Amino acid sequence: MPITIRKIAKDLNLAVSTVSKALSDSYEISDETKRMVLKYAQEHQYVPSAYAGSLKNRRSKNIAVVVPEVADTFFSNAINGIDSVAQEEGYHVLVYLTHESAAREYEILHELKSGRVDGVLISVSAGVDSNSRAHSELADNVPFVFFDRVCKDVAAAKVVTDDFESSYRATLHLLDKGCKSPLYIDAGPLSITEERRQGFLKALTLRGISSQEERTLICAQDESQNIVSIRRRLVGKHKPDGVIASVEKLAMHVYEICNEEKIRIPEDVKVIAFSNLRIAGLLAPPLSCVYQPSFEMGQRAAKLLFDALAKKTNIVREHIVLPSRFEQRESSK
Amino acid sequence: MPITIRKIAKDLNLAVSTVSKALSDSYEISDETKRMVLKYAQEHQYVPSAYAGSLKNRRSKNIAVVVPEVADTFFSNAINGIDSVAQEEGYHVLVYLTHESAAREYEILHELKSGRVDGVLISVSAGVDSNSRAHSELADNVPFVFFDRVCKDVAAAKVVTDDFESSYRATLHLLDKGCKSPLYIDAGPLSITEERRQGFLKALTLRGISSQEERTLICAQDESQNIVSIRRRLVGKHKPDGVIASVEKLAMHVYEICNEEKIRIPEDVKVIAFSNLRIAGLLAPPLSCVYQPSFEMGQRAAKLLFDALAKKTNIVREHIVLPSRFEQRESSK
DNA sequence: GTGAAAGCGCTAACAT
DNA sequence: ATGTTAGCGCTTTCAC
Repeated sequence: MPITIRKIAKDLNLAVSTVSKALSDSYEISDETKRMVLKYAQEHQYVPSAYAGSLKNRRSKNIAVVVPEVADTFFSNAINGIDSVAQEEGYHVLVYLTHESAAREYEILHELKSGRVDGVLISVSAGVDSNSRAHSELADNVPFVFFDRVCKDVAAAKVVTDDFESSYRATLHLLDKGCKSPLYIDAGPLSITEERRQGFLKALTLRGISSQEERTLICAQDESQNIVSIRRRLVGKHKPDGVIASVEKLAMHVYEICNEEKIRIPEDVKVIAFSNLRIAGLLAPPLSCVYQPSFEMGQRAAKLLFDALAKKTNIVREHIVLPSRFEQRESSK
Repeated sequence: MPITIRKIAKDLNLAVSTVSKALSDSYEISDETKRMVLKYAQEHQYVPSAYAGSLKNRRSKNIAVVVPEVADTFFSNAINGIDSVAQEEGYHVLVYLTHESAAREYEILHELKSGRVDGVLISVSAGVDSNSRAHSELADNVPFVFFDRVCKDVAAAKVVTDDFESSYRATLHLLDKGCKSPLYIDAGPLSITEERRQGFLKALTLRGISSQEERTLICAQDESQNIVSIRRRLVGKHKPDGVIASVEKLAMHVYEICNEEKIRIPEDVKVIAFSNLRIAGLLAPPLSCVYQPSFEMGQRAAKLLFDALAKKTNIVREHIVLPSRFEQRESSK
C-alpha cells in the first residue's frame, strides 16, 4: 500500500538509485530531477520503509526503555526525559514493562538481541542478579545504560542518585525530630533499596540505636502481602515512631494503613518517603519526600546512550551520580 | 555481531534455506538436521533479525501508542492495559508522546507511514481536528483505534467512556449538595471535555441554573497560565461554590490554589474531578472522583487492534463505551 | 530431505 | 548526471 522508491522511479522514468540519491539531496543529481522527485514524493506522501532502511544501514532508529512499571511517578518522569532527547535525535522509543518480574526481564533482554533496537536504557527489576549474565552480554553487544536501579557488577554506563547519602540524611532528620524507634521499609532485592538501607543503618549506628536487624521490614512484590506485613508492624507490639519508605508505593500503603488504624502522622509516627509525587504537599498530612531528579536522570541516561551511538565516546565506565533533594513537610515534623 | 542464519548454514554445511526451514520446524526437514540446527542456534544465542523478517513478511510486530503524556494516571494505566495484551501477542510497543501538541501529533502520524508499526492506538491531543485528514488517512492504511480522546468524525474504532452521562450525574450530585454557582473547568478543545461540558450544562438546565456561559472556564496547554486563570476565578468576584475539573491535572491546580488562598474544601467550594488517582482518598481533603476504567480501556482498545491485525473483523465501525465510576469523598460533602 | 535462487525496499559502489 | 548491480537477513517457491 505505501509507495516505494521503485514506483517513483518507474513513474518518473528514472532509475531507483537516481531517485534514492535525489531524495537524499546528493550533489550528483541535477536540480531539475531533484525537484521532480521531491514533488512526486511530497504529493504521494512517500515515507521510506523503516525496515528496508534498517536492514541496509544496520540502524533501526529505535531504542528500548526497560522499566518495571510505567504507572509510577519516577519512571513516567524518567521516560519523559528519555523521550525528550530521543525525539530530538529522531529516534523511536520502545517501552518494555517488566512489572517487577526478573524472569520477564530476561525474556525481554533476549528478544532485544534481534536488532530491533540500537540501544537500551534500563532500570532493573527486583531480584535481578547484580552480576546478571544476560545484562552483561547484551551490554557487550549494544549501547546499554542503567538508570536508577542498576546491576552493580555489570560493566555498563550508569546514572543513579546519591541513595546512600540521601537516606543517611533523611534518617538523621527523623532522629533529630525525636524518633527513637525508626523503621526502614525495604522494597526487596534492589541496588537502590540496599544503598538506602545502608544509609539508614549508618545513621542509626552514629546515634547509637541498637537492634538494627529488627528495624528493617523487607517487602516483596505482592502488594496485598506487603500491606499485611506493614500493618502488622505499625500496630504491633514494637511500633515504630518513624518510618522511611524506600519507594513511593510503600509510603502510600503506610498512609492508607495509618488512616484506617487511626494512627496519627506525625504525632504517633513520622513518615519520610523516597518519592517523586508532585502532589505530596496535598496529602493529609503533607508528605516529606526525598525527590530524585527523575526527568533529568532519564535525559542524562539517554544522552549517554546517544553519545555511544554516535561513537563519540566509550561510555562503559561512565557513572553519573545526581543529587536527590529532601523536602520536609508535615509528616516528619 | 549477532549471529545470522547464513553463518549457521556455513558452519553446519547446510543451505540457508534448510536452516530457515529447520528453525521453523518444517516437515520437510529431517529430525536429525533439526536437532543440529536447534542445538547450534541455542548455543550461539541465535535471534532472528527483526528487520529482515519484517521486510519479508511485511509485519513489524510493533504497534504504536500515541498519547499526550505518560506522567498521568489515566494514560499510564491505559498503557499497562495495552501492554498486557501486546505482550501476550508477542508484540512490541512504541510509545509516542505528543505533550498535547497537535503539530507534534501530525508529525508522528506521518512518520508512522513508514511501516515501522502494524497498528496504532491513539488518544489525541487537544486541538486536533475532529475530522483530521492525517488521522483518517493513516486509519485507512493501518489498523487504527482511538481510545478516550477521539476524532469524532474519523472513521475508525473507538473505545471511550460515558463522558456525557457521568459528567451530568456528577454535576447533579454537586447541585444536590447545595451548590448554586458551579464552575466547569475545561481542558481545551477535546472530544472528552466537550462531552463532559455538555453533561454539565444539561444538569444546569435541568435545575434552572442560568448564565451558563460564564460557568465554564476554558484552559489551554500552558500550565502556569492555567493556574493564573483558575486562581483568578476562585478568588474573584463571582466565586464558584462548586467545581468540576475535567481532567486530573486541573483538579490538582484547584487544590494547590485553595491551599494557598485558604479556601476551604468543601465548605467554601466543593470539588469533583475526572481523575484516576488511586490515592485521591489520601488527599486533604479526600477528593471525589469520576474514575474511568483506564486499564480496561487500554486492554479493549488493544484487543480490537489485534482483532484487526488477525483480520478477524473489520473494526472500523466498532464503538465501545465503558462506564465510569463515581466515588464520593469529603471534597464534595 | 536438501539446495539454489528470487525478492522484500533500500543504499552505495561502480559503471556509463 | 543517470543507470546497473550487489547485497543487508530472511522466507519461499521451485529444483534436485
